[in-house]
Amino acid sequence: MSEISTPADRRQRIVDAADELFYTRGIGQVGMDAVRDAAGISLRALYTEFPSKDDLIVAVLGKRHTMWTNGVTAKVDAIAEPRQKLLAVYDYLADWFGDADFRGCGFINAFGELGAANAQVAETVRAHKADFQRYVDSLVKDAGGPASLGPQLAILAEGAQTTAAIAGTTDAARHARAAAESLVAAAGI
Amino acid sequence: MSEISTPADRRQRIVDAADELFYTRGIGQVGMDAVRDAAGISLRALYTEFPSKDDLIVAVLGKRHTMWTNGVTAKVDAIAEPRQKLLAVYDYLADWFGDADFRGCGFINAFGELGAANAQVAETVRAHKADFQRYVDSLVKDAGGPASLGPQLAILAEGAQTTAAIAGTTDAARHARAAAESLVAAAGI
DNA sequence: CACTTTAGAGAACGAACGTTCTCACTGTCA
DNA sequence: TGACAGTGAGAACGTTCGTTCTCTAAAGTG
Repeated sequence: MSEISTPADRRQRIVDAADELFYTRGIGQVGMDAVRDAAGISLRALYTEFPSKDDLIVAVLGKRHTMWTNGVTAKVDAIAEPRQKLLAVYDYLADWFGDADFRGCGFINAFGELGAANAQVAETVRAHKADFQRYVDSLVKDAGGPASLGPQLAILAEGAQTTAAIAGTTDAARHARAAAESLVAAAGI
Repeated sequence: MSEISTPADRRQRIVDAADELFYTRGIGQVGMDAVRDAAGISLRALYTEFPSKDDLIVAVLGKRHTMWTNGVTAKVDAIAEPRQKLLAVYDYLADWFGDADFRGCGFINAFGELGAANAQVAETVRAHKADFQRYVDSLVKDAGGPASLGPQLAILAEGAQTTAAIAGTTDAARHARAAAESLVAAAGI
């Protein structure tokens, strides 16, 4: 019954703490000291797990990718009808936008802040968005929709995220869903 | 025929130089020294025009707002038919995405980087997006479309900007335009 | 010509930050 | 027990950055 955490636990705790700080304040506004304090570890342990802040940033984006993927997938999987699965994506967004600390897409934020200065961040963000695009494309295909529909639905999701973040309201999820319904209907599925 | 610039010229030169640096590198990655060098002035003159970096940031966003507004308006005004005016917005985006140094919407980038830390930046970004939304709403109204169409078209424009920036291609403008055509058609205008 | 004002060039300052180092302490194993 | 590896706490280091200050020379003014 030791209270000493395993290395994996510790790593996770660091990533969780850094994620919250990076997301709510912006990456550049968070020093490694703040991450240390929030994770409740020593600076030495922090640098043992992540040799540089860049490594930590990439790990945080990796966690965000997993959470996003799991969240969207869960919402979509709960629906049976292929056409409704497409719209479930926007229901996930609506839930998310309602979070008290919602501040937009962490990937878009990271890209805007560091994309030009940090190639690894830029590539991680690109990979995340490409993955989501492939996922939407697969849902469209399953629903029997045309390939052109996938990018349109993904653009709606992206736009909803930035709009909701900046406006500070959840309306964008509703509007994006309504638009998606029109596009799906227009595609004849 | 003095070569000495007027105060207004100097101010503009500073804003132009800072805008390019902020946009291409990210605001936090640009020091006041770099702005001084790029503008070809003294640090004293820089701080005389803008007492703090925050003031300069807000001025840069103001310039971006003017350029965006002028660019969109010019593209829309060149079209006569109200329904086609709605789609001209995406043609403007297509032109812009083709710029060699395109790196997404400067407002979205600034919001992601500084929105949580700098209330003035957050408010400036919000005002810019709200202004664009009102503009789109007015175009929709002129075209006889339903009020619900405005937010949908704006979300497409937002999504196209982030998608184009991250993917590094101009495809998003085409996809957003196609989606907009569907939505306009579905609205019966 | 003196005297004041202004402005350029850049050194300097103080804070913040990423990263490393020191030191004391704890547990381990011979 | 005693040498030793590992770790926490945080001081320290080197750099960057926003901002201010100094010094100097030029320009305006009586």
